Amino acid sequence: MARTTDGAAGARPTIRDIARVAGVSKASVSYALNDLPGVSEQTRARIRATATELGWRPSAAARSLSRARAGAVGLAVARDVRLLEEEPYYMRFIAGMESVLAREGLSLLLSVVPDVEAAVGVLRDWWGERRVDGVVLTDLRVQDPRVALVAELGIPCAVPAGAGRATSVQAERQAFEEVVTHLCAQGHRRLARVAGPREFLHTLRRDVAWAEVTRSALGAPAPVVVADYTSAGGLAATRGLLAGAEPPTAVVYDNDVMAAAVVAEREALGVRVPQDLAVVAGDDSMLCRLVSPAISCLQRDVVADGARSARLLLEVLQGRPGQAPAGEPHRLVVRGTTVRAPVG
Amino acid sequence: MARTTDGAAGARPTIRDIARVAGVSKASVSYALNDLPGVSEQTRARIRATATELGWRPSAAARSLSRARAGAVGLAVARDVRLLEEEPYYMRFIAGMESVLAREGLSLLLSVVPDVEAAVGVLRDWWGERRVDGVVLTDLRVQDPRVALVAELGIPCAVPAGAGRATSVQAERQAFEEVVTHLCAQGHRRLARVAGPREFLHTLRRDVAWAEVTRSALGAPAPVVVADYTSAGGLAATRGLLAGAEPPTAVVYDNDVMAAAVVAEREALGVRVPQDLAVVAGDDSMLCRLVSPAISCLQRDVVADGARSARLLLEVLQGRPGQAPAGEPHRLVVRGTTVRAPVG
DNA sequence: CTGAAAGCGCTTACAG
DNA sequence: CTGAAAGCGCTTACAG
Repeated sequence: MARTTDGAAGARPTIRDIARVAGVSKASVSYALNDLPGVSEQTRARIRATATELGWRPSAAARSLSRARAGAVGLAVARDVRLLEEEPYYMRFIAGMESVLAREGLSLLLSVVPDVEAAVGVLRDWWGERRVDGVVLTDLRVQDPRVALVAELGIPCAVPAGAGRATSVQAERQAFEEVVTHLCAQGHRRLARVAGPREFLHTLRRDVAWAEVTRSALGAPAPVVVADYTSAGGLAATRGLLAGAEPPTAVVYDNDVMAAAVVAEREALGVRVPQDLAVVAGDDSMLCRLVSPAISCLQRDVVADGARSARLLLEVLQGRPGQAPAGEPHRLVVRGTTVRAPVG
Repeated sequence: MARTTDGAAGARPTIRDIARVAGVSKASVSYALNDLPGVSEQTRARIRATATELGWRPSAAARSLSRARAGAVGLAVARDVRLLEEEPYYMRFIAGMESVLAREGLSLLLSVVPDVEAAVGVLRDWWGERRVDGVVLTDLRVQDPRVALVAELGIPCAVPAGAGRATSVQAERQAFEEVVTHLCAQGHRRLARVAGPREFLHTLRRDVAWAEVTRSALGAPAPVVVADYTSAGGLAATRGLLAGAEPPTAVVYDNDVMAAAVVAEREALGVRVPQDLAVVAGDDSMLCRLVSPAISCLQRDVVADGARSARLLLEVLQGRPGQAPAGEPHRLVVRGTTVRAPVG
């Protein structure tokens, strides 16, 4: 069917070639191929057929230049590589984004840099050269310079509800309620939380939610100690808690890595899990399932979060400054670290 | 300093604006800003200053159109999302790529799709619309349709030595030699390997290397069973091995997930680790460090692999069809699953 | 060393 | 419904 002799030369066909072969003007080709009015159905069909026959594909550069749109969005991940190793989160988030972007013919630019300052540089470059039409921001920090930059330059931007752990206080509250209810039902009264760094906005949101939920359930806010998401940090924080006057019988960790480290090192810490210490992780992952006992955790659909973020950005790009949809709540998955009898 | 009144209007400055302000032609601006001969040092300095003052940045689209280069490279990851969760590999690889690409002003397009067929579609789109100048291919399959496509369309492409586990036989041999020597020194004579799917090229390379190394060390090639990289698959394969007439005393797994699952489920499998069964993982990760005992493994610098791949692609783009550099060999890290006495 | 001009491959008013 | 023309923001021979 296709006349391969044309393409074989290596030269890409342009709308000019299509116009010549179909015997119409370039403008008509453009209208026809973009489904715009201005060409008869008959002509449109002939042009389409010719385009297919020649193997034509629009030039992203030409289209971008004349439409003044990049046809791409960016995701600048700001996180130390060493922490990334422990975060299988992003690839799934990206897979979710892609499922939405692909339908719109948008590409995804990805940048992985160690810190927020570097991310600001990346955003500046991307936007300055108009390589992207908008960006998705995750893992927001307190006083995040990316937020300031995006506002200053007017970069279309989506900060998803569920992405980068930036859920709303409401969602955090709901999640903690599930956790605390479950722990209290197991007879626990002395709870504690090992939090992530306070530089993250979501840590602060969780602080609020945790205080509210534990005060309401136990009469007073349960203690919180800050750690850094690493296994070493999680262990140190836990040691501190256990050395206190009234050591907790149940600890909730802001991520999976810290929780898994504690379960793995329970002997060194001098506790039995779950008999002496119940453990809950803020994320789910292989880690939670592989250590023994397996770790009870808050679970959510990261792929769906990515898709939702992309959709949100699309709405912003179309001028509808979309409300961040609430996002599905985290679900508590009960495993061996919070109940005596084996579960599941 | 900068006259913000210009930029505040929102209109991006172009070389036309610079030419007007600096009192020269557009061509001179282009020469000056691209460090090409054809302008006096004095003029060049003035033009540079003007560009900075106006906050000019080149338009990626315009540059791409006139230079006929996209200014971007692509990485199309072909892997099921569920497996991705278990693979913290890619983000680090990407961080490595970026460190090289950023210096050249190249962007990275990322696509995460479930299988090779979808990846072929992505590559076709990227190349058809000239969104990328070249691509990096990882996780090569046997008869990989991406390889065929890349050859057919002439897409510049780099398949890194160490990336996506696509190391050369030589590197695999060296790695297995380290492992087998270590295990033999511990008194093991009955070894086995739980391999990844045979659809991956690197699995076949490992098959060759494994057979050679074990034959040389033990007189006959040690057995291999194929699994699918998942914890369930790894467990099933191990159960099969242990039920055999001469069960192995040491098993080498092609990835970390399978090894970790076996260590985590050692009681259910009815073995003590390392007394009854020594375990070695083909990848390192948090998983290997968190289970107990910690898993001996082959370790390598994934970030460096990513950087090397990007460098290789750059050479291909510059017409020097660069040899894939050998890549650093894997290092054996000895932990608790292969020695009785606690290590490190 | 410098400038006027054509071109990259599209889109989009504007006349017919 | 259709076509000639200008424009998007750069690059690059080609004359001066």
